[in-house]
Amino acid sequence: MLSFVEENYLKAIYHLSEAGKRSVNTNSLAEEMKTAPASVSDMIKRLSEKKMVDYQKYRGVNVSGKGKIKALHVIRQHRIWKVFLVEKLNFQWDQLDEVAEQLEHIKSPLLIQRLDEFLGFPKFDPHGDPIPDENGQLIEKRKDPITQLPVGTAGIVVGVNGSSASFLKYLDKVGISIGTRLQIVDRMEFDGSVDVTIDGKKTITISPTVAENILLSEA
Amino acid sequence: MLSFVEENYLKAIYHLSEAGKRSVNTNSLAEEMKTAPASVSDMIKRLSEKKMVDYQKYRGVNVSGKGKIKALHVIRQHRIWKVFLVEKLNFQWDQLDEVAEQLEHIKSPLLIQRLDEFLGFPKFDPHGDPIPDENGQLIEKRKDPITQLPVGTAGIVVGVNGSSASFLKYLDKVGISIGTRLQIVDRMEFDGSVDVTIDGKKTITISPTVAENILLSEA
DNA sequence: AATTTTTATTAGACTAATCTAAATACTATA
DNA sequence: TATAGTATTTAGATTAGTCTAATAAAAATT
Repeated sequence: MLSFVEENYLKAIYHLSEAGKRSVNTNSLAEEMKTAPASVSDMIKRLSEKKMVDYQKYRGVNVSGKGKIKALHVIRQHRIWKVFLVEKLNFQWDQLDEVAEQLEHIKSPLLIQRLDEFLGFPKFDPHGDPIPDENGQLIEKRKDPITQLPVGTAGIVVGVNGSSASFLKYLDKVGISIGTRLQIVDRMEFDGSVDVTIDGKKTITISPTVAENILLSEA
Repeated sequence: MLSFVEENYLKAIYHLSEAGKRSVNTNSLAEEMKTAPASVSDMIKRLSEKKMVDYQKYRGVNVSGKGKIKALHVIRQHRIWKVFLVEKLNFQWDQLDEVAEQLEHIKSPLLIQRLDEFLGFPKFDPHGDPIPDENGQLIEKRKDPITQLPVGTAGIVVGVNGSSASFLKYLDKVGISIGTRLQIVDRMEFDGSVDVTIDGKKTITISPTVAENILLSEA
């Protein structure tokens, strides 16, 4: 049985390694966990003894097979709770993570199974990130930033890059959220600004920075 | 900010003192917390420094004003989560406590406020225990065990004493739960067994022990 | 009232998770 | 390739929460 803290380290290692592809160095993990590099070394040693990570001194760390499953398990719970918070309790995007980071550590397979069922077995969380299944399988969905799609393309907003509170608030204000249908109607040559029609109703202009951070699925 | 463990001690002290009426001795608290008496002494000292309990060496301990509010806060969250688990996720009575004891410690006023609203501001949990309001106010409801009510009385099941898994399972099996309407139709002189009609449909005989542990409200 | 029994507290040690400061290994550059 | 610089690990200390064993206080019993 892992502690909350160990689960959080595992999740951070998994994320920073881009789903286990590369190995993570101590300093970036320390920054992510808001802790001292020395603490990271200590913790990695413990996780290594528990066979949750692959680790060689001075060589960085990565999740092991067991560790990856555990990490995906926590991520699954995190994302399912987010769906609940948004769909049932009307949480705003910027209020989600603080609470979901507590709820994700509740240990009860029955709870998460029933919650999943109650929510209709969602496949994506409110930020458009896919929800791993009970076995840790991830169904990746193609997602492209608006900047990389040609004029004329229509799609559903399935996610955003980054999650700064101010960005999420901006999206809320202009009426863009997960599930919103957008059509790219024009792109200015000079700066890359894009005109998009929101749900077929109003058309607004978004900056290239915003366009880069809104992900559309090819629907 | 109190830790999970501190919150659990506070809750236990509150319960054992019968809502702050008498003071609690170290051994019973140790038993309740499944820990050594020495650990209890240590913890009480800490809680006392934080002004959450009133404590004099060798004289027992009790919740302070601050501590009582904190305890009721945790109890409120516990009971609201139980309502959620039963009403939305179809949990059985005997699966409730393990999960609710984790969920009760989630720190988010917004979460519990929204959850309360989502559930329609319930006043009682699935065991019939009253839910304190945000200020820690408890609306106590008269509850009498079946053994203490005369033949002919009808009422709603609003609670049960004790919560052994086997007892709760028995109740489930015979079709008794919170909200069930019972009428006392007969009481055997020789052993105190009671015949009760369940929701006006079938009549069953229950043992005096069972009768003593089912609480009816005078509805 | 003195003594025994019970109950409660302290003393000292242990683990998990953290820290700062010091030491060590790796990397890059001259 | 020697050295300067950066990244990482170890050493040693700290805090929360726990334990066992020893001590002290209170309660009960003779």
